[in-house]
Amino acid sequence: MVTTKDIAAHLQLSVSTVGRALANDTRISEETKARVRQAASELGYVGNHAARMMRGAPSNVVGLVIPDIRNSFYYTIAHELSAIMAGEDYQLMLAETFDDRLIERRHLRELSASRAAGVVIAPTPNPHNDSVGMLRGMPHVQLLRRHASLGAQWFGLDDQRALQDATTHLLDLGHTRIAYIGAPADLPTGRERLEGYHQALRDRSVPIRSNLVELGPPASPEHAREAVRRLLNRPSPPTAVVLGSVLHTVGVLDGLLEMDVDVPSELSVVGFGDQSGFSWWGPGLTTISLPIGDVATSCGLWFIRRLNNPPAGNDPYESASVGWLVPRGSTAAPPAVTRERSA
Amino acid sequence: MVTTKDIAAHLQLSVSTVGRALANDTRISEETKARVRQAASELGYVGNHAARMMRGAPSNVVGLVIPDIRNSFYYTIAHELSAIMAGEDYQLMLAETFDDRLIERRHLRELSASRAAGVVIAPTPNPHNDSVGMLRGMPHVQLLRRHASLGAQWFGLDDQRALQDATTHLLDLGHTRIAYIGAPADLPTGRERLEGYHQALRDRSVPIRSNLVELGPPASPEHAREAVRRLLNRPSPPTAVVLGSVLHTVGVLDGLLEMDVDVPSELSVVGFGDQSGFSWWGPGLTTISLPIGDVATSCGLWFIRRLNNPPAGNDPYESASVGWLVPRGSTAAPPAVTRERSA
DNA sequence: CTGAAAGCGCTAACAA
DNA sequence: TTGTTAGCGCTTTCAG
Repeated sequence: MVTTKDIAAHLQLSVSTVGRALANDTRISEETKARVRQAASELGYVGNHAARMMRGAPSNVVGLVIPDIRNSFYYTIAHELSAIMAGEDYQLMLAETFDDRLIERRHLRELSASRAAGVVIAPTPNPHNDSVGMLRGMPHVQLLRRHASLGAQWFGLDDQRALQDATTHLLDLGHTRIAYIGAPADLPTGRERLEGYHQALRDRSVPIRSNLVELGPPASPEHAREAVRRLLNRPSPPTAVVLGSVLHTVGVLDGLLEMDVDVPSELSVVGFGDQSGFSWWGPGLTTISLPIGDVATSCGLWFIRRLNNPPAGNDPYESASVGWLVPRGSTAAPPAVTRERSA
Repeated sequence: MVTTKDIAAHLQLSVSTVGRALANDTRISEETKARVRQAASELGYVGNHAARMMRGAPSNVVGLVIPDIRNSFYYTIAHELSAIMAGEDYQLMLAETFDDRLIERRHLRELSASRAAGVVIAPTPNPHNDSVGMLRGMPHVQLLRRHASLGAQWFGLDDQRALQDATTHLLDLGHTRIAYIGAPADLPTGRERLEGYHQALRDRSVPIRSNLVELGPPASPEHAREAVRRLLNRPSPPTAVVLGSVLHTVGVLDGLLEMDVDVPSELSVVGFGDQSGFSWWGPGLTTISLPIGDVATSCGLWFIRRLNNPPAGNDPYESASVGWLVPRGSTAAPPAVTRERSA
């Protein structure tokens, strides 16, 4: 690897002159600058980040710590952040946790060891204590998911409201036996969404039946596929189901197709999030569309600004974006029989 | 930030002893090691990568340079690589190019400056000369797309065969007016796929009509949506269309739904790649399923091994994985009228 | 078993 | 306008 020293030797100059020329220092003559630049490009010189960092130069690496990049939420986020970062000369380090706190810790160690400028994180359900400690040492912001222990800077969704709106839509259509498939309550977002579902039912004085609630790992479409099967095999099955995670939505859609369930006449469905393909499914999936791209963009811009001029304090900042219902064909009034029974 | 010096001061030891203790050097007494480790953990010491690299330690960063992470091909790749890398203590640096060679060059500069251990790249149509130069200085492997100038290490698909099989499937059903929507031939994969389409037609002595071919940017579903509209508005429209890129497939599916085309009775469709949602579309999309995950895994494993024990030479290595046709409902024999006309 | 010192590539303070 | 020198945090001789 060619260094400033090599260029200096090549040009019979001192390393400092070369360094200054490359940094475009005013004290260096235009002529020397030209010669240095020429030599640098000829020899294929590329500055050494590690060395610069040792001199106190700020890192330009931002870590993105997420559960799984294959989830449409997260690849959308990765894309938006990557675009913003690139524009500001930051690099994105991708770190998938698969919701394993030990993997999460390993990634944070790595980021800490490379003195990353900052970290954008969608934390695992229960981050390790070490992780909390390391994040204290790095500027960071939470995305979608949040944990009180990880600080008060967060960009995400109004999860409660999303599920509340979804459930209310079904109530408005006359459903009362509404099932919920989503993430468990140990996940902050899982708790919020479940609460939204409950709140909507309470608001209409519809009894909450715990046997209509199926919770499972948010990264597992399989769980949702089995869950919907179980629900429909119950003695008194639900007339509608509302979903609380993208991958669960995918699983349910696959499951319903497999079981040949007629939607919406046999069952109404409201999905979570909107991604390519949801509109193609059966009669079109009614779903809560969520502005993930916008959340990521706001988060990225806010974070960059913070990195570029670090604030004195560490003021809390929270932003919850709201989704909206996209009505398509998968929801309708419940079948008459059931309506009578529940009446 | 706490350094080995801090630990040394804290423990009244020399930096070298601390360094050795942390490196688990045999010459250090177990007792001292314990004390050092204790102090390190108490003070929250995290080793400094930059400093280590200056001492010649190898980087553990691998760059992943791809057009757009939102493409299912690329997020699948990112996921597989990330999983493999994490297991081997490498970190993945995500770099999106949007098929812009200047952005690509910037990313490679960055990776070069941070002395990345290696680069996995799906190059832009026409990489900059600087990019070629920088890649020469870093271990690298090409993924999916390939460019002779970037070396002879490549993992990808048998693109020609994929399109040949897709087209042949339609020919077998009796179609002769088969349109193709795909990427332009300046993209290596685009050329291969177009060639596969041509080859299939030639094999059956079906004339190649250039007005049934619509080429456009592979990252643009919009292009494909418009392209299929144009094709169907032709005086003698095609009876079938075969796609040459995932995003074009998405665009065409949206377009056909919008135009309310009856598939397969009015038009047969063969997609490219298989992703969540393709099976939901209309009668189910017949498509060429491609083992992207496997390609990425092989590539990752091969590359890691190469990074861990660098080979003397730079032997060429190429691997082309083959896809397979997944027949679903979107393909059938052409309507009788057209069959007569073309006979 | 432990310490002192040098040096990786770069920048910045200090000289000239 | 250019050169000399020191030092960032760490590992690694070379000495004790």
